[in-house]
Amino acid sequence: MPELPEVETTLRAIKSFEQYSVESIKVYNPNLRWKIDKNINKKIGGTKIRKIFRRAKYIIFDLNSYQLIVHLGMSGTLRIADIKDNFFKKHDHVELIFKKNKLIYNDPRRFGSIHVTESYDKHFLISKLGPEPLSKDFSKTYLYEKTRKSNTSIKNFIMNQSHVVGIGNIYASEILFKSSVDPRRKAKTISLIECEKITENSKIILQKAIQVGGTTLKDFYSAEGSAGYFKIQLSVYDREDQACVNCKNLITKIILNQRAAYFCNKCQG
DNA sequence: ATCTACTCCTGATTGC
DNA sequence: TGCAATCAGGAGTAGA
Repeated sequence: MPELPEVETTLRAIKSFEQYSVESIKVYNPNLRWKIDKNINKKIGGTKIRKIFRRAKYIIFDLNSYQLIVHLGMSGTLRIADIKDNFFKKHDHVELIFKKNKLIYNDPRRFGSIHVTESYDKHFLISKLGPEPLSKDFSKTYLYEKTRKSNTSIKNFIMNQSHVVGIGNIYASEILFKSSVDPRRKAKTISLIECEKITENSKIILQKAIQVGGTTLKDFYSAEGSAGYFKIQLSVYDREDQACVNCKNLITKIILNQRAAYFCNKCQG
Protein backbone atom coordinates (compact mmCIF):
# COMPACT_ATOMS: atom_id res chain seq x y z
CA MET A 1 0.00 0.00 0.00
CA PRO A 2 2.26 2.79 1.02
CA GLU A 3 4.59 3.73 -1.76
CA LEU A 4 6.88 6.73 -1.60
CA PRO A 5 4.15 9.43 -1.73
CA GLU A 6 2.18 7.84 1.12
CA VAL A 7 5.28 7.55 3.27
CA GLU A 8 6.27 11.12 2.44
CA THR A 9 2.77 12.28 3.38
CA THR A 10 3.01 10.48 6.70
CA LEU A 11 6.44 11.97 7.29
CA ARG A 12 5.19 15.50 6.71
CA ALA A 13 2.34 14.95 9.11
CA ILE A 14 4.69 13.91 11.93
CA LYS A 15 7.58 16.29 11.22
CA SER A 16 6.33 18.49 14.04
CA PHE A 17 7.53 15.88 16.53
CA GLU A 18 11.12 16.90 15.91
CA GLN A 19 12.75 18.22 19.08
CA TYR A 20 10.22 16.42 21.24
CA SER A 21 11.42 13.96 23.86
CA VAL A 22 10.06 10.44 23.79
CA GLU A 23 8.83 9.83 27.32
CA SER A 24 8.52 6.12 26.71
CA ILE A 25 7.66 3.57 24.12
CA LYS A 26 4.99 0.95 24.65
CA VAL A 27 4.95 -2.24 22.63
CA TYR A 28 1.65 -4.10 22.71
CA ASN A 29 2.60 -6.59 20.04
CA PRO A 30 6.29 -7.02 19.09
CA ASN A 31 5.55 -9.51 16.33
CA LEU A 32 5.90 -7.42 13.23
CA ARG A 33 7.83 -8.70 10.23
CA TRP A 34 10.80 -8.86 12.57
CA LYS A 35 10.39 -8.98 16.32
CA ILE A 36 10.80 -5.59 17.92
CA ASP A 37 13.90 -5.23 20.14
CA LYS A 38 12.93 -5.98 23.76
CA ASN A 39 15.17 -3.18 24.95
CA ILE A 40 13.61 -0.54 22.72
CA ASN A 41 12.27 1.48 25.65
CA LYS A 42 15.59 1.31 27.49
CA LYS A 43 17.38 2.50 24.40
CA ILE A 44 15.21 5.41 23.33
CA GLY A 45 12.91 6.17 26.24
CA GLY A 46 13.65 9.66 27.58
CA THR A 47 15.66 10.73 24.55
CA LYS A 48 15.01 13.58 22.18
CA ILE A 49 14.11 13.33 18.50
CA ARG A 50 16.64 15.37 16.61
CA LYS A 51 15.27 14.78 13.15
CA ILE A 52 12.62 12.75 11.33
CA PHE A 53 13.25 11.97 7.71
CA ARG A 54 12.51 9.49 4.96
CA ARG A 55 14.80 7.11 3.11
CA ALA A 56 12.99 5.08 0.45
CA LYS A 57 9.80 3.84 2.10
CA TYR A 58 11.33 3.99 5.57
CA ILE A 59 10.68 6.71 8.12
CA ILE A 60 13.72 7.31 10.29
CA PHE A 61 13.63 8.94 13.71
CA ASP A 62 17.06 10.24 14.61
CA LEU A 63 17.36 10.25 18.40
CA ASN A 64 20.36 11.07 20.52
CA SER A 65 22.27 7.83 20.19
CA TYR A 66 19.89 5.60 18.29
CA GLN A 67 17.75 5.71 15.21
CA LEU A 68 14.33 4.17 14.79
CA ILE A 69 13.69 2.66 11.37
CA VAL A 70 9.98 2.33 10.68
CA HIS A 71 8.43 0.62 7.67
CA LEU A 72 4.67 0.59 7.09
CA GLY A 73 4.63 -2.62 5.07
CA MET A 74 1.40 -2.99 3.14
CA SER A 75 -1.10 -1.95 5.75
CA GLY A 76 0.75 0.12 8.36
CA THR A 77 -0.16 3.63 9.48
CA LEU A 78 1.11 6.12 12.00
CA ARG A 79 -1.45 8.33 13.65
CA ILE A 80 -1.32 11.09 16.19
CA ALA A 81 -3.49 10.94 19.26
CA ASP A 82 -3.88 13.09 22.34
CA ILE A 83 -2.16 11.73 25.45
CA LYS A 84 -5.53 11.63 27.22
CA ASP A 85 -7.09 9.72 24.36
CA ASN A 86 -7.40 6.11 25.44
CA PHE A 87 -9.25 4.97 22.37
CA PHE A 88 -7.64 1.75 21.25
CA LYS A 89 -7.91 0.56 17.70
CA LYS A 90 -7.57 -3.03 16.66
CA HIS A 91 -3.97 -3.67 15.52
CA ASP A 92 -2.43 -0.80 17.44
CA HIS A 93 0.95 -2.41 18.14
CA VAL A 94 3.26 0.35 19.33
CA GLU A 95 2.93 3.76 20.94
CA LEU A 96 5.56 6.46 21.12
CA ILE A 97 4.52 8.49 24.12
CA PHE A 98 5.25 12.21 24.36
CA LYS A 99 4.24 14.77 26.94
CA LYS A 100 1.02 15.88 25.32
CA ASN A 101 0.41 13.31 22.63
CA LYS A 102 1.44 10.01 21.15
CA LEU A 103 2.28 8.44 17.85
CA ILE A 104 0.54 5.15 17.29
CA TYR A 105 1.76 2.45 14.92
CA ASN A 106 -1.13 0.39 13.59
CA ASP A 107 -0.63 -2.48 11.14
CA PRO A 108 -3.26 -5.18 10.53
CA ARG A 109 -1.10 -7.40 8.35
CA ARG A 110 2.10 -6.86 10.33
CA PHE A 111 4.26 -6.79 7.21
CA GLY A 112 5.80 -3.58 8.52
CA SER A 113 8.74 -3.30 10.90
CA ILE A 114 10.41 -1.21 13.58
CA HIS A 115 14.14 -1.47 14.22
CA VAL A 116 16.43 0.35 16.66
CA THR A 117 19.96 0.87 15.40
CA GLU A 118 23.04 2.98 16.03
CA SER A 119 23.88 3.74 12.41
CA TYR A 120 20.89 3.42 10.18
CA ASP A 121 22.76 3.72 6.90
CA LYS A 122 24.66 0.54 7.67
CA HIS A 123 21.48 -1.34 8.58
CA PHE A 124 20.70 -4.33 6.36
CA LEU A 125 17.37 -2.83 5.32
CA ILE A 126 18.94 0.45 4.26
CA SER A 127 22.46 -0.22 3.05
CA LYS A 128 21.59 -1.79 -0.30
CA LEU A 129 18.91 0.65 -1.39
CA GLY A 130 19.14 2.37 -4.76
CA PRO A 131 18.84 6.12 -5.41
CA GLU A 132 15.84 8.23 -4.51
CA PRO A 133 13.64 8.65 -7.59
CA LEU A 134 13.26 12.40 -7.03
CA SER A 135 17.01 12.95 -6.87
CA LYS A 136 19.20 13.69 -9.85
CA ASP A 137 20.96 10.37 -9.28
CA PHE A 138 17.95 8.70 -10.85
CA SER A 139 18.82 9.84 -14.35
CA LYS A 140 18.27 8.41 -17.81
CA THR A 141 21.92 7.35 -18.06
CA TYR A 142 21.79 5.67 -14.66
CA LEU A 143 18.71 3.70 -15.62
CA TYR A 144 20.06 2.91 -19.07
CA GLU A 145 23.35 1.53 -17.78
CA LYS A 146 21.73 -0.33 -14.92
CA THR A 147 19.22 -2.07 -17.18
CA ARG A 148 21.65 -3.25 -19.88
CA LYS A 149 22.08 -6.77 -18.57
CA SER A 150 18.71 -7.28 -16.94
CA ASN A 151 16.45 -9.96 -18.30
CA THR A 152 13.55 -9.22 -15.98
CA SER A 153 10.56 -7.14 -17.01
CA ILE A 154 10.95 -3.37 -16.85
CA LYS A 155 8.06 -3.20 -14.41
CA ASN A 156 9.72 -5.64 -12.05
CA PHE A 157 13.00 -3.83 -12.51
CA ILE A 158 11.76 -0.42 -11.38
CA MET A 159 9.96 -1.98 -8.42
CA ASN A 160 13.25 -3.45 -7.19
CA GLN A 161 14.36 -1.15 -4.38
CA SER A 162 18.03 -1.81 -5.04
CA HIS A 163 17.65 -0.19 -8.47
CA VAL A 164 15.48 2.76 -7.47
CA VAL A 165 13.48 3.19 -4.28
CA GLY A 166 9.91 4.17 -3.56
CA ILE A 167 8.14 2.72 -6.58
CA GLY A 168 5.59 0.03 -5.80
CA ASN A 169 2.99 -1.80 -7.80
CA ILE A 170 0.60 1.09 -8.40
CA TYR A 171 3.05 3.71 -9.55
CA ALA A 172 5.05 1.19 -11.61
CA SER A 173 2.02 0.66 -13.85
CA GLU A 174 1.25 4.37 -13.93
CA ILE A 175 4.81 5.38 -14.82
CA LEU A 176 5.08 2.87 -17.65
CA PHE A 177 1.73 3.91 -19.06
CA LYS A 178 2.74 7.56 -19.14
CA SER A 179 6.03 6.52 -20.73
CA SER A 180 4.31 4.39 -23.41
CA VAL A 181 6.37 1.37 -22.42
CA ASP A 182 4.94 -2.14 -22.26
CA PRO A 183 5.50 -3.43 -18.71
CA ARG A 184 6.45 -6.88 -20.04
CA ARG A 185 9.47 -5.65 -22.01
CA LYS A 186 12.81 -6.92 -20.78
CA ALA A 187 14.67 -4.18 -18.97
CA LYS A 188 17.69 -4.52 -21.22
CA THR A 189 15.61 -3.72 -24.33
CA ILE A 190 14.58 -0.28 -23.05
CA SER A 191 16.17 2.51 -25.13
CA LEU A 192 17.90 5.59 -23.76
CA ILE A 193 14.97 7.72 -24.89
CA GLU A 194 12.59 5.42 -23.05
CA CYS A 195 14.80 5.53 -19.96
CA GLU A 196 14.51 9.29 -20.11
CA LYS A 197 10.72 9.06 -20.27
CA ILE A 198 10.62 6.60 -17.38
CA THR A 199 12.86 8.64 -15.08
CA GLU A 200 11.13 11.92 -15.94
CA ASN A 201 7.64 10.48 -15.56
CA SER A 202 8.58 8.81 -12.28
CA LYS A 203 9.47 12.22 -10.88
CA ILE A 204 6.35 13.87 -12.28
CA ILE A 205 3.94 11.20 -11.07
CA LEU A 206 5.46 10.76 -7.61
CA GLN A 207 5.71 14.52 -7.12
CA LYS A 208 2.10 15.00 -8.11
CA ALA A 209 1.01 12.22 -5.77
CA ILE A 210 2.91 13.83 -2.91
CA GLN A 211 1.22 17.14 -3.65
CA VAL A 212 -2.20 15.64 -3.22
CA GLY A 213 -1.22 13.65 -0.16
CA GLY A 214 -0.59 10.20 -1.51
CA THR A 215 -2.76 7.78 -3.36
CA THR A 216 -5.12 5.61 -1.45
CA LEU A 217 -6.95 2.55 -2.41
CA LYS A 218 -8.40 0.99 0.63
CA ASP A 219 -6.83 1.72 3.90
CA PHE A 220 -4.40 4.58 3.86
CA TYR A 221 -5.01 7.17 6.52
CA SER A 222 -2.90 10.24 6.98
CA ALA A 223 -1.18 10.49 10.32
CA GLU A 224 -3.82 12.90 11.56
CA GLY A 225 -6.25 10.05 11.37
CA SER A 226 -8.47 11.62 8.79
CA ALA A 227 -9.05 9.64 5.66
CA GLY A 228 -6.04 10.67 3.59
CA TYR A 229 -8.17 10.04 0.63
CA PHE A 230 -7.21 12.32 -2.15
CA LYS A 231 -6.86 9.39 -4.51
CA ILE A 232 -5.05 10.85 -7.45
CA GLN A 233 -6.25 10.14 -10.92
CA LEU A 234 -4.86 6.76 -11.79
CA SER A 235 -4.70 6.13 -15.52
CA VAL A 236 -4.40 2.37 -15.58
CA TYR A 237 -4.05 0.84 -12.12
CA ASP A 238 -7.20 -1.04 -11.08
CA ARG A 239 -8.90 -0.04 -14.34
CA GLU A 240 -9.17 -3.42 -16.04
CA ASP A 241 -11.61 -3.36 -18.98
CA GLN A 242 -12.16 0.38 -18.62
CA ALA A 243 -11.42 2.82 -21.43
CA CYS A 244 -7.85 4.05 -21.82
CA VAL A 245 -7.72 7.77 -21.06
CA ASN A 246 -5.80 8.32 -24.30
CA CYS A 247 -7.28 6.02 -26.91
CA LYS A 248 -10.41 4.43 -25.39
CA ASN A 249 -8.96 0.97 -25.92
CA LEU A 250 -9.78 -1.27 -22.94
CA ILE A 251 -7.14 -1.54 -20.22
CA THR A 252 -5.53 -4.96 -19.84
CA LYS A 253 -4.68 -6.65 -16.55
CA ILE A 254 -2.12 -9.40 -16.42
CA ILE A 255 -0.08 -11.07 -13.70
CA LEU A 256 3.57 -10.23 -14.21
CA ASN A 257 6.20 -11.47 -11.75
CA GLN A 258 3.40 -12.50 -9.41
CA ARG A 259 1.93 -9.00 -9.29
CA ALA A 260 -0.97 -7.35 -11.10
CA ALA A 261 0.14 -5.18 -14.02
CA TYR A 262 -2.21 -2.86 -15.88
CA PHE A 263 -1.57 -1.36 -19.29
CA CYS A 264 -3.06 -0.23 -22.59
CA ASN A 265 -1.92 -2.56 -25.32
CA LYS A 266 -2.35 0.17 -27.94
CA CYS A 267 -0.59 3.04 -26.18
CA GLN A 268 2.07 0.75 -24.76
CA GLY A 269 2.34 -1.55 -27.76
C1' DA B 1 25.16 -11.81 -10.18
C1' DT B 2 20.18 -12.34 -11.38
C1' DC B 3 15.91 -14.06 -11.26
C1' DT B 4 11.71 -16.69 -9.69
C1' DA B 5 8.79 -18.67 -6.38
C1' DC B 6 7.49 -18.56 -1.89
C1' DT B 7 6.42 -16.50 2.37
C1' DC B 8 4.76 -13.69 6.33
C1' DC B 9 -0.64 -11.88 8.03
C1' DT B 10 -5.43 -9.95 8.26
C1' DG B 11 -9.35 -8.09 5.99
C1' DA B 12 -12.27 -7.05 2.02
C1' DT B 13 -14.41 -8.96 -1.75
C1' DT B 14 -16.19 -12.60 -4.66
C1' DG B 15 -18.61 -16.82 -5.58
C1' DC B 16 -21.55 -20.48 -4.41
C1' DT C 1 -27.15 -14.74 5.05
C1' DG C 2 -23.21 -17.58 5.59
C1' DC C 3 -19.10 -19.56 4.67
C1' DA C 4 -15.01 -20.60 1.94
C1' DA C 5 -11.90 -19.27 -1.54
C1' DT C 6 -9.35 -15.60 -3.54
C1' DC C 7 -6.85 -11.51 -3.66
C1' DA C 8 -4.32 -7.22 -1.92
C1' DG C 9 -0.43 -1.90 -2.30
C1' DG C 10 5.99 -4.96 0.28
C1' DA C 11 10.03 -7.20 0.12
C1' DG C 12 13.51 -10.65 2.29
C1' DT C 13 15.03 -15.21 1.37
C1' DA C 14 16.13 -19.80 -0.48
C1' DG C 15 17.36 -22.00 -4.30
C1' DA C 16 17.90 -22.41 -9.35
